[in-house]
Amino acid sequence: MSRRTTTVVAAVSIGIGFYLGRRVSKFQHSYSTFYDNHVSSSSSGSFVFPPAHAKMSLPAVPAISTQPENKPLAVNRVGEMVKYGFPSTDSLRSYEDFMLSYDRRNRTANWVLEHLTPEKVNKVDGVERSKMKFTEDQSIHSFHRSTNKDYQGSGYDRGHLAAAANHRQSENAMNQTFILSNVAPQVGEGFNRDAWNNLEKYVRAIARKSRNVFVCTGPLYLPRKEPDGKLYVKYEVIGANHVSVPTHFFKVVVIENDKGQLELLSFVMPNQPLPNVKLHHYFMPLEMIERAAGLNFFQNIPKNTFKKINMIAS
DNA sequence: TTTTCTGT
Repeated sequence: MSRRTTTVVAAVSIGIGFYLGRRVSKFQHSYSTFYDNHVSSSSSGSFVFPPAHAKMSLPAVPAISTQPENKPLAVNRVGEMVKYGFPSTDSLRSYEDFMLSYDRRNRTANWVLEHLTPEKVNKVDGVERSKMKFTEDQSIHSFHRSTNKDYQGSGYDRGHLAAAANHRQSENAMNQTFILSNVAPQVGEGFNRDAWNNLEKYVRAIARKSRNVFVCTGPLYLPRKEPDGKLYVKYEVIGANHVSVPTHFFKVVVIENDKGQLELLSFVMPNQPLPNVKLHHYFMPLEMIERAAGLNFFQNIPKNTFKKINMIAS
């Protein structure tokens, strides 16, 4: 490499570093902005969450058995997974070891829900990721389904929502995480293969030392302020089926610890290359995620029963 | 280790 090339590479690297640092601080800014009940600040370009001034009143949640279109879900894990409530009830799909709500317009999930135990995240001989292939979800109408071709050459990874390594107890369970309904376009380097992967590994580490862990994961499409001062939701779509590229992803984790107490962790990460910072930088109050996503998580748990909320275990 | 893509 010539000296000139080296200089250019160094300059670009510094530029990227500065850019990333700025992106994170902007994200943090939108967090505090929201806290102060100001939807938008003077800084244009920040992603914002919906305002918190609307008074919160929870609608009555019908018991699952009274849902009109509810049929007995012939999957043994479903009862366990929905013990604390569905985030929403549209286009539900249940698989051997996770369930999801599908978003036909965006060609990806609204959310996926997993129940983890120490056994489920332990390695089992013969269950290997390398044998698995991403497949279309045949249960979704082809108009609303994403395909491998949509992702090909897009520059985005096929990022699992329910992670493959969370479902190691059978080949079928892991295989089902490769169904494209459980996948969303994620930035590869710096996100899916790095910061987001670190979050998934952290959740598995918690699962290994807890009685039960419930994880809900999904995409967000957050508005940001454009130069005209108005808020717009802007996101890329990829492939012939226009699969939406989320601006952010959330992960909500309910932990039943070894003493049987409940703890809550809730994260939001921007779908961008992220610097190597501690996970607690991505804590987001649950209510902000609920408003932005149009979901309500774990409604059967009164919020005051959590022993810890967004505290990283030491 | 786990997350993937691209080019062979």
